Amino acid sequence: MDWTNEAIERLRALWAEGHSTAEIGRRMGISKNAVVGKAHRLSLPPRPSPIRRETTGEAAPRPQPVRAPRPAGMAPRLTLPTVAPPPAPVLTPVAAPAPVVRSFPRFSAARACCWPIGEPGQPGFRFCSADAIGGKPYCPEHAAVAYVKARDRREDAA
DNA sequence: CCCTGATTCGC
DNA sequence: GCGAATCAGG
Repeated sequence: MDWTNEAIERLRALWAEGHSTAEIGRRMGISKNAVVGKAHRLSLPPRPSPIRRETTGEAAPRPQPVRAPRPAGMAPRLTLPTVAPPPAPVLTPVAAPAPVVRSFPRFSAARACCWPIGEPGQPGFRFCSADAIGGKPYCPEHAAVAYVKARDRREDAA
């Protein structure tokens, strides 16, 4: 590859536009290695790399998969698909203790609404237990509030 | 197996 | 300086 000023500029432009190295390579008719190599040499702003490579073949001291304590206020897991967390503090984002499903009677009421009522751990806490519908874990009323679009709860991370 | 980007190293 | 080979994660 003849790295003329034009070529370099083009590389810079495409790189800045956020194309993948392979894509840039395709557009310029060179390999992605050439692209990434040159980009690296030019000290172009690195993309978020999918990996973390060992700097040298030297000691990779990572035998301890230490679980860094997540900053307070940061949601831990919330892998719920489109389900909005119920109002009850059962799904408190910070601690995320045993989810609602636990401690719910698995027999006798296979389709009872498991919407939490009251404060977990406090006397009187119970689940709705009305008839759940459509394979959902909630009764119609609670399903209505549980399965909300869940589009909010974003952009607060920044 | 496809993708990604990063680093290495012979040229 | 160059970039294929290789690595390493998704």
